[in-house]
Amino acid sequence: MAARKPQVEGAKSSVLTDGRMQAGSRATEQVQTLAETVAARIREQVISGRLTPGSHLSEQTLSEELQVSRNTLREVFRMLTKEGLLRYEANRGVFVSTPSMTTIIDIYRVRRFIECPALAHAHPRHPGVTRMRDAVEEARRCREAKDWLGVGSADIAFHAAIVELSDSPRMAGFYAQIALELRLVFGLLKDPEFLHGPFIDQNLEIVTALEAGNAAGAAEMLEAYLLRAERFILGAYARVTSET
Amino acid sequence: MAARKPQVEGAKSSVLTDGRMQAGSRATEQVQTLAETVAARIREQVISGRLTPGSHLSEQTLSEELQVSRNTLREVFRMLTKEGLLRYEANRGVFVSTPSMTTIIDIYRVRRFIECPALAHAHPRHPGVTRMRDAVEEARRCREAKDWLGVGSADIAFHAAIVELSDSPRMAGFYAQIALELRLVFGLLKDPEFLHGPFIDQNLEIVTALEAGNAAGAAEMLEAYLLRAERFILGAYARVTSET
DNA sequence: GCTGTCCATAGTGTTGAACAATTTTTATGT
DNA sequence: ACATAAAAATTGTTCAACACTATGGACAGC
Repeated sequence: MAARKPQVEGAKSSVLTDGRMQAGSRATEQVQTLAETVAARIREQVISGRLTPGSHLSEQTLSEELQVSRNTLREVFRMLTKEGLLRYEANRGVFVSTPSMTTIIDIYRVRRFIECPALAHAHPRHPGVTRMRDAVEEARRCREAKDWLGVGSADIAFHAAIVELSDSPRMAGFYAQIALELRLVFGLLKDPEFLHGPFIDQNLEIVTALEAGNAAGAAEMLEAYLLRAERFILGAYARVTSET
Repeated sequence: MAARKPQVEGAKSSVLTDGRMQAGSRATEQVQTLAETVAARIREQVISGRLTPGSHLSEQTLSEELQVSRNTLREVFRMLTKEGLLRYEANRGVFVSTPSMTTIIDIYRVRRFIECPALAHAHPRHPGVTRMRDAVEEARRCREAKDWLGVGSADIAFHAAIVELSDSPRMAGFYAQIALELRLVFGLLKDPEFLHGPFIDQNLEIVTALEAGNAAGAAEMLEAYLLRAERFILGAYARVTSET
C-alpha cells in the first residue's frame, strides 16, 4: 500500500537491460526515478514493435500492466510525447505516433542536412570515429546472430556517432529524437534483413574513408547512402501500407 | 473542491496573451488542457525574466501560486524539462536552466549550422520570406515603443522564419527549442537596447538581399551576423557573471 | 575552532481514490 | 437505416497520505 514500493517491485518485474543512449554521461545521475524507468520501458516496447503505431494507450490498462499509478504514467506520457514517440489528443488520450511518408521524407531531409556537413568537417582522430567503427563491428556481429533489432540499433549508433563529430550536444540530442522516430518507422516495416543488410558494408566504407583522412569522400558517400536509404525505406513503406 | 474547476479559474486569472509559436497549426488543437496552459505561463515567466535561472521551483509553492495541483504541475515540469527550460535533479526538484558560456557557444554553433544553409538554398518567393519581412517590421515597431522584450521576440521570429525556409517541420521544432534557450540567455543579460538594437538593421539587409534573389549573399551576411552576435552575447555574458 | 555523526524537518516521489468533463458505446424511437 | 438520447468508459484534475531523500543544525570528539 505504501508508495515507493515500485522502486522494488518495478525493478523485480523489469525485463529490460537499458543503459544505452546518452553517450556523454557516465557517473552522473545514476539515480533513476520510477517515471524515467517506465519511460525507458515504453520506449523499448515501441521500438521493438510490441506497441504498434496508431494504437491507443489506455491510462488505466497500462498503469495496471506496468504497476504504476495513473499519475506517474501521465508524467511518462508527457515525456514521451515531447520526444515524439507518442501523440496527444486532448480528452482522447495518447497514441503511438504513426509515421507517414511525409515523416520519412522529413527525417531523411534532416539526416542529410545534419550528418553530411558533420562528417565533411570532421577531424579523422575525433573520438566519434572510434564509436563509428565500434558500431559497424557491432552491426556485423548482430547480423551474424540474425539479431535484426540489434542491427538497427547499431546502425543508429553509427549515424549518431557521425553527428557527435560536430561536437554539439544539442545537435546530438536532436538527432537522438530523430533516430527514435526512425526506429518507429523501422518497426513498421517488415523483412529487417533485407532492410538493414546492404547498409552495413556501406557504413564500413564510410568510416574507412574517414579514418584515411578522406572526409570529403566519406561525406559524399554518406549523402549517396542517405538518398538510397530514403528511396529504399519509402518503397518498403509504400508496399506495407498498400497491403492494408 | 471539484476538479475541472481550473478550466474556469485558470482562464480568469490568466494574464498571458499567448498564441504565438507553432506557426503551422491554425484551427487544430484549439482545446488546451490545463497543463499546457500552465506550461505556457511558466514559459512566459522564464522568458520575461520573472523566474531567474538557477532558482528552485518548489512544487508546493508554485502549485499554490498557480492554483493547480501538484500532480498537474509535475506534468508541466516534465514537459518544460524536455524543452530544455528547466533542469531536473532527482529528489531535489526542478530548477530554471542556467545557461553557461558553453551553452551560448553551442547555441550559436547550431544556429550557424542550421540557418545559413537554410537561407542559402532558399527560394526567394518562399512564404517564409514574408514572415522574415514581417518580423523585421515588427521589430522596428517594438524598438520605437521601447518594448525590448518584443524586439527579442521579433528577432527570434525572424530567424525562425529563416529556418522555415528549409521546409522541415522537425528542423523548425528543434530551432524553436534552441530559440527558447536563447531567450533564457537574453533574460540573463541586461541593457536590452544595446543588445538588440544593432541587429534589427542587419536583419533588414538580409531579407532585402534574399528578396532580390541574392540568397548566397544573404547567407554570407547571416553568417557574419551570427558570428558577431555570438561574440557580442559572450561578452555581455562575461560582463554580467564577473559582477557576481 | 574544526570536523564528523545523528536527528528533525522540509521537500520530492508515488500512490489510490474521488469526481467533473468529454468521448464513445449502446439502446431506442421513427 | 438513421438520427438521438441515455449509459458507460475514459481522460483531466484534485487531494490527502506516506515512503524516501536531502538539508540544516545540535552535539560530541579531536
